[in-house]
Formats: sequence, C-alpha cells, structure tokens
Amino acid sequence: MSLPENRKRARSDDEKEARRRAILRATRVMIEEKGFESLTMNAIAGEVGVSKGTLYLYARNKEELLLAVFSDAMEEVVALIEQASADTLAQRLVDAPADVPLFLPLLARLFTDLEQAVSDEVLFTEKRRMRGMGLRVAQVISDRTGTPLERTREASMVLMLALQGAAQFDLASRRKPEDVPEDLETMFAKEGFKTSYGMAVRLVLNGLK
Amino acid sequence: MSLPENRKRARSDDEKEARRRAILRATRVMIEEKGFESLTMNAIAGEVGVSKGTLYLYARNKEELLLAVFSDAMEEVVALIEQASADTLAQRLVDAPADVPLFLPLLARLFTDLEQAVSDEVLFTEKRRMRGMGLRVAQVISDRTGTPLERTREASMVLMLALQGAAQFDLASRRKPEDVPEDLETMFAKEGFKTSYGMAVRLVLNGLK
DNA sequence: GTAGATAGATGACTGCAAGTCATTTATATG
DNA sequence: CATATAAATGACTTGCAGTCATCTATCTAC
Repeated sequence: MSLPENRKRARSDDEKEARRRAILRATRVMIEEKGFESLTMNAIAGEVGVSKGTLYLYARNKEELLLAVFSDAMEEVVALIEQASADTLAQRLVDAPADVPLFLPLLARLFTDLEQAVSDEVLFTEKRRMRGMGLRVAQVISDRTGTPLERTREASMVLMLALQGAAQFDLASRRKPEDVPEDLETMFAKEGFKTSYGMAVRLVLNGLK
Repeated sequence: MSLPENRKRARSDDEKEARRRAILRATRVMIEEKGFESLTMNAIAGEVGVSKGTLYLYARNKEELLLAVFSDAMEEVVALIEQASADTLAQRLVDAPADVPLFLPLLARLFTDLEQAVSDEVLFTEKRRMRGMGLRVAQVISDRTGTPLERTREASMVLMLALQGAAQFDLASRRKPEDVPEDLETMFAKEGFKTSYGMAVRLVLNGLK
C-alpha cells in the first residue's frame, strides 16, 4: 500500500507505478466491499491514504480509473482461459469470467459508462488491448479444437457479444431485493450468468465442428 | 404538448395521463437531439413547459422517467415484430430493434443505470412487462415457424441475451471520435448492430429446425 | 357569483460528488 | 546547505438531482 522506503512522494517511474497499483487495488477493494453506488473519489483517496487531487495525477477522471481496473481484470480472465486444455476449454470459457471478481460488473459498464467518459487517446489504447485479448482467446480456441484461426476469430467475437449480454443479466440478478414476488423468482435467479453464457459457449463451440 | 382546454393543471386522470405522455415525448425528443450527456431534469422541464418539481409528480426520479421511455420503445419493437410473416421473420427480428429510435441506447443502459435506481415496486412491474414481451416474441416465432411454444421460449431468451450484447456494441460504435486510427476502423464500424445481431438471429432460428 | 377547500405547480434551496488549481513541501541535485 | 523540481494537497468551483414550503388554479357548495 505504501511506497518503497516509506517515501511520501513517487518520483521515479517505479514509484509511480507502485502508487498507481495501490490506487487500482484500493479501488477494486472498495467496489468489492461496497459496490459502485458509494464509490466516490474522496473515498478511494481515503482508502489509499492520499488526497483526492493525487488520484487525478494517475487518471484523468473517475471512469479512466475504472477502465484501468477493468483492463487488469480482463487480462486475468484471458490468462485463465489460456490455461485451458482441450477437455476443459468449454468449462473454462464459462468459469473464467465468473471467477475474476469485478470483471462482469465492469464489463457491463464498459460501453455505457467507462468508454463514454474517456479521452480518445485512452479509448484507442483500450480498444487495441481488447482486440489483442480477443485474438488470444481465438488462438486458444484454435489450438485446443484444431480449428483454423480464421474461423475461431469469428467465434471469439460472437462469444464476446454473448458475454456482454450475459454480464448485463448477471448485474440484474445482483440487484435482488428483499422479497421478490413468487412469480418473478426466476427473473432474479442467481447463476443466471453461467446458465445463459454456458448455452452460448456450447452453441458456438458446436458450430466449429 | 399542452393539456386539453388549455388547462394549466392536470386534475383528472385523463389530464394527468396527457401530461405524463407530454413529459415522455419531450424526454424522447431531447435524447434524440442531444443524447444522454446533456439530459438534465431542468432541461426536460423546460422542453415540456413545466417546472422541475412537476416532473417529480410523474416519476420518482430521473431513471424511472427513462425506464418509462424504454418501456414504450420496447412495446413498439414487439409490435413491429408481431407484424412479421413467416418469410420476413428473421429480417424483422433484426430490423425492429434498430428501427425504433432510442430502443438500443436505452436497452444498453437498462440494467446498469435504469433498474439500479428504481424502487422495487417499479422494478417488479417492469420485469413483468419484459417477461410479457418476451412471451409475445416467443409466440410470434412459434406461429411463424410452426415450432412448439415450449422451444421458442428458450429461443426468445437467447435472443434477448444477444440483443443486450449487441446493444452495447451499437453504443460503442456511436461514440465514434473524429479521427479513428486506421487499424481501429473496424472496431467503430457502423452497422455493427445488424451484422452481429443478425448472426445471432440466424443461429437461433436455424437451431429451431 | 363568491368563499373555502383541495391538490397541482413552482423554483429557491440543499446536498453531494466530480474535478480544478494555487499553494505547500518532500526530494533530488550540485 | 541552498535551490530547483514536481508531487501532493484540500479548499473551492461547478453542476445536477432531488426536496418542500409556498403559491394558486380549479373544483365544489351555497
């Protein structure tokens, strides 16, 4: 959480990177503990142990901060998928997004909130990173199923589409109120994500055969 | 825009409904003209010709207002789909969501923004309405393809999932900045919605055969 | 027509959070 | 140690959502 050698200011690039990571970690922790509603820049600053102004030395605005958190989460998801064997591919594709905390809720907000508020420059960087990750997933699917990369690229895109949709529904199921009327139980069902996205994964992988 | 008989106050239920519709219409117009960024309750009030406080007599908060606009749009979409014949079903399923203004952008924000901020009561009403519409679509697909309703219900659900995802990507393509770097052109391509959602529709309808 | 009652409409006000920037001061350098 | 630098600060500005005491259009009873 603190800088090396108890520095109070980050001067070197290494120190700056350390502080940046501390900010990202604190943000992540806060979202996990209290969700997005109460997430204020002041609160994040308090958690890191710096002032609000300092946050703006590391991100141009709140959304850019969240986008950075998302990028890390996405990297983790892809790394998990890359560990899949031919046998476990389908399962991993479904489990990985659900297992990385915050990935789904942030993905759900990616286009509506995060990308809307971010500078063109940051947006482009992000898009390139996303494309890169999509390609890595296509590569994994190609390797494990013996399908030419050309075809798995499209599969990877369709999966991303379905994943986006499933992330939205996952969000809806987390909004679960105290007493849901009986007739609406299924609409708030947990595990909605794995069920719905699992269907999509199976559909797509079958389509490759 | 004004009440019947130049009334300045809506006393009867009819008058109240007229005012409510005027508010929804103004909201819709404003979003179409200027998007969501500059959409403030003050601005909406100005457009309708009432004060801000009045808006809160017709919706408990901003999101509830937007949810009402979404509901209307969704109704329009389903109505369009119901006009489809057996031959035009696939095309209609893709065209309808794209043809109703605001439907896609609002759908993209449905779970992240609108449903988050709304009272349980309103949320439940909305969920029931959504379920009803899903059922109507399932009914249409069943009628036009001669597939038992039991199976088209699942198809309708999968389509909703894909539609959610496609709405997100559609949003991303609208954020198009001035000069997109050449290597990113495809990521901001227009018509992304019809292409991607069209794939999903074909996939699902084929699966019914 | 008038008086009083009802409730729709108003907009100044409050609260809150994002984002700014003049000022302060930790740290590096000679 | 003196000086330069740039990292950190937090009081301040801005902007919007939402509230509520007050006002007044409209209805009702006579």
